[in-house]
Amino acid sequence: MKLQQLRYICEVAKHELNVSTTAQSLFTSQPGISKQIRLLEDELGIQIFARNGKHLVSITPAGEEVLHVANEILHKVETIKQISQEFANETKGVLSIATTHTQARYVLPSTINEFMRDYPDVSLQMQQGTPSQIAEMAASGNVDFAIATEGLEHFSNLLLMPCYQWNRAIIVPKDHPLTQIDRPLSLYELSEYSIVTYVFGFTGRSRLDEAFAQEGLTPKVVFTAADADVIKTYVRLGLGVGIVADMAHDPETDRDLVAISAGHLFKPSITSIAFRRGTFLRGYMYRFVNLFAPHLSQKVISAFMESQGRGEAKKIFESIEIPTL
Amino acid sequence: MKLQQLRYICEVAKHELNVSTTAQSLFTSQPGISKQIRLLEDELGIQIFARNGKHLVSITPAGEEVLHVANEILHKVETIKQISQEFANETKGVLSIATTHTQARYVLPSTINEFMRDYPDVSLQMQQGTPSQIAEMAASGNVDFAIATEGLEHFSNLLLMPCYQWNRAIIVPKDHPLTQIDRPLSLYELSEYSIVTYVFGFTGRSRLDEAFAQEGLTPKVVFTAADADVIKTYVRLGLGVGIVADMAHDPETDRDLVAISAGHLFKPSITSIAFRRGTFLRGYMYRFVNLFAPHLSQKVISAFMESQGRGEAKKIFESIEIPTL
DNA sequence: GCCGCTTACGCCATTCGTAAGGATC
DNA sequence: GATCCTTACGAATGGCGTAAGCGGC
Repeated sequence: MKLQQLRYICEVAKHELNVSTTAQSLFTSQPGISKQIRLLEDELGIQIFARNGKHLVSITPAGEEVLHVANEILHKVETIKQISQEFANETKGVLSIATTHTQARYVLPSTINEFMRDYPDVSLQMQQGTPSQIAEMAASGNVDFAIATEGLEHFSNLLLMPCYQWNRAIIVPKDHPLTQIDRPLSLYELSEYSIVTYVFGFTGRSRLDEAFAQEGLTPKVVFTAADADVIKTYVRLGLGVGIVADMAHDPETDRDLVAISAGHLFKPSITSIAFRRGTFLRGYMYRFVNLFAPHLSQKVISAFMESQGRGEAKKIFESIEIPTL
Repeated sequence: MKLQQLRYICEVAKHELNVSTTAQSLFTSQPGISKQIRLLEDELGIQIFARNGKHLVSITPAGEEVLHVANEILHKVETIKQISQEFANETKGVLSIATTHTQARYVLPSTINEFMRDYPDVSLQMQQGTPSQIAEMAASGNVDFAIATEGLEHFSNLLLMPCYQWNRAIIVPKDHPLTQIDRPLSLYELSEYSIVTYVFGFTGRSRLDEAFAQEGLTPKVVFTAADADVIKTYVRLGLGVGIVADMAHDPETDRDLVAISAGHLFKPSITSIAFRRGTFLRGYMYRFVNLFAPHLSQKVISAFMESQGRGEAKKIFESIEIPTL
């Protein structure tokens, strides 16, 4: 058994059992992969892939199990490389994170700025996507961290740590009637207006729907977008009242808009950071998380990893207050 | 990085950093190992072993971490082989267990007899040793299971499942004065006699010491042995009163001896079966455990493995009654 | 007829064993 | 001086790429 053979079967499984495209993506020849897979199957005495004639058509039950363990092995091989890099030069390396627009645009800049000052030799790679794309990237090991408010809970091989909680703000143009009201708004009043907010699955959108539903109200959502910049643009056009994460209102650049606190109307949302179970975290990765969420010290993170995110894990976070941004 | 390179560094670490003896044990040449280790170190950019001149003198901190992960990888490679064998032929394979004399001689025969009838193509290999040797063998993956009453708790990478509980019996020759007493014995009465029993660390010996200590008594232990057969031999010689596991009294072969129940004097001991964390158990392995401890069904064992032996694990066994032999 | 896997064959890289060299205890 | 690791070199193995073959869709 060779590591390459394991790599080949895993890659073929990832490429929908198409050996040719797998060969291209690995920059090698198709017969080479075919042969190695055969050799592995012969050595193990089982079929990993079921064949119809000369086509691979499915993964056998035995193959499923072997592939699962093979993926773990390859993951651990990466871990060894990470460990080596850490000891070879603890200030040099790559940090890749996947996140949503909201985090990338409004929350992460200060963290990343400070991080890059501390670690000039770490190359930072940021990917953007939908929460489920982000989660997928972290779960498959394509990125080190996923940061988002929704959609990370459903991946069983992700470890999830709460970072901060935040409330919503209502965004309107300066001359909007809502700016005249001096008391806290009610959901009913809000439901009278056309609303511009996030699309479903983004930046705590579900919390918003929950709140209206609980009051028996149906908000007039006339326009949705995946990010607050787009939402604000349409608020400026007078399309409706914007409801966004409060950190998305920038007093500097948004002077023509007024933000009205909506913390009393909607439950706060919690933004979390996630990483793949069993991953070796480099020193600067701990530092990055710590910069982003000061309560997540290396000690807390290590304790959390030890607990495997099970039972005791929840206790760790119960005893720590999650800061509000 | 190659699997062999990982194998080499792990084996060298196991052989006290002596590359020559490692080469002999692996039936290969010493320069080959040396070179592969160098190549791996060069590829990773770190030293795994610290050298003094040309001698390997210690494992570097980086090496410690790499070795740990490398061992996990090799373990998973074995897992893949096990899985393959299971699917290739579920009735054929090897089952290796390590246990103490008491289990091997008095408890396991019936289990093994039945097992070998069910699985004639499984080669059964039994090792005997002290509890700590047994635990070590299971922890390092040299055997599939360790079965013992003591000494298995201290290995963090062993998963431990209780199998049955048992009491002690007092063994005396037929004409011994104790056979005349018609009521339950007291510890005080027992402490008047010379005692022959297990050496420390064997077959629940600690329970025995505890009981005497709690009453403020000091038993006159004149002779200790690692197994009941030796103990009974010396009881026959009149050296003293034997205290052994009650299953060690065989009415057939021990007709010249009388067993007096001592369940009221000492707390029962629990015999457990242990296996290495993360090991793939073959179908017949589940069956073996089940034959040995009927309450440990495949379902229960799987649930226990899932829980990783943490928190929830204890709940599993709290809800199951452990049978008394 | 095109796509996709397999077989065949030749080249190159890697590994392994033997033998010699040098350092340490 | 004995032990032990390193370097050097030659033989054998094995992986990889190109080209041809063949079975599905």
